[in-house]
Amino acid sequence: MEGKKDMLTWEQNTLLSELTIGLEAARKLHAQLGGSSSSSSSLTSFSSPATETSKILLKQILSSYEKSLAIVNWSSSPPVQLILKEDAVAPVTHSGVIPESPASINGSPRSEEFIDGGGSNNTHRQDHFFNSKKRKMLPKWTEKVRINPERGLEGPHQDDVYSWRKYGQKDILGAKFPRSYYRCTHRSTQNCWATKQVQRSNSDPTVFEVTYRGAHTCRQGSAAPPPPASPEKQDTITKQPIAQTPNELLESLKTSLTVRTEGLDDGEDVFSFPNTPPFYDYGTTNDYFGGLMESSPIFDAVDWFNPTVDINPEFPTFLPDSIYY
DNA sequence: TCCATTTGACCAGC
DNA sequence: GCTGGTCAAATGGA
Repeated sequence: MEGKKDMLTWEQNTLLSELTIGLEAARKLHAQLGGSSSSSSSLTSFSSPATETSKILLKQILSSYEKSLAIVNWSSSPPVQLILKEDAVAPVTHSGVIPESPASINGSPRSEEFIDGGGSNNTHRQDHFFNSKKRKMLPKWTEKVRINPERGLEGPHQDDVYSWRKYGQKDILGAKFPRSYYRCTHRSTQNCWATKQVQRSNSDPTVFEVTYRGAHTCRQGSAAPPPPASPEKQDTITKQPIAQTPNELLESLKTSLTVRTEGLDDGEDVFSFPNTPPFYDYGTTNDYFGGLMESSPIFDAVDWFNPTVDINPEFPTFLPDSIYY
């Protein structure tokens, strides 16, 4: 552990330290607020006092910190032992800590990925790599998102500011609803291999389990240049490495990780990562959902997760629920 | 024309 | 052989 940490750059060490400090502080604050660690409680109770808002925001802060740490850990070569500890203060709603950490696959999976590419932009070679079981070694976490007819999407959803493209849908054994598969729109242009799966819960059709796999290496969000009108025409440009090294990812994280906690009580101060400013326009989709919920209880709300829907920079209407690795 | 979605087929792991 | 995950051709919308 120490040895590994010594091999990190100063920036990585500093970032890890800062993230850890922030995480611990948030956890302590969460504990002082008497934060609940039960995901079900957060799903089923929606009281609205300011303290509840604070708890909710804190949960979101915690989950964001932990995911950021997970990303840093994953992008580190060699990876750092994740600092998250389930027994450290109040656990949020995790069920584990990245069991599929790439720590077991010769350090950086991505280094192997791109070495394997041999400098070629051949998608099939990369596909070949990622078709292997090593693809499963990418960091994975799951978020539960609840759709409330009145309040819209609830649950951590900050990752979905990214552009996703649906590439498959499949009926899963024992699941009432099909699972949808999404990959990053910029896979071909920016070698971003992040994917996500959306599975509607059997027990509660208003709950969706969104499983993310792999960290985004593409440039999206505020710091990102506008996507090319035609990816094909951008081939020569996108061959340049774009935030693919751990350092670049760390740099990106450093610029994006800003937490404002003052004024939590009034509920107006927004916690956000500037890199992930927009959120879905739940106001619009609420109506859509509400109407469908009343008319058809079995509408395919998975499509509702299509990130191509309008986004709204306003405060998100969702509430953090659970993230588990 | 470009891009996203759909959907049947294919492949790897178990 | 079954299942989950992905590919890629077909299709449709902007």
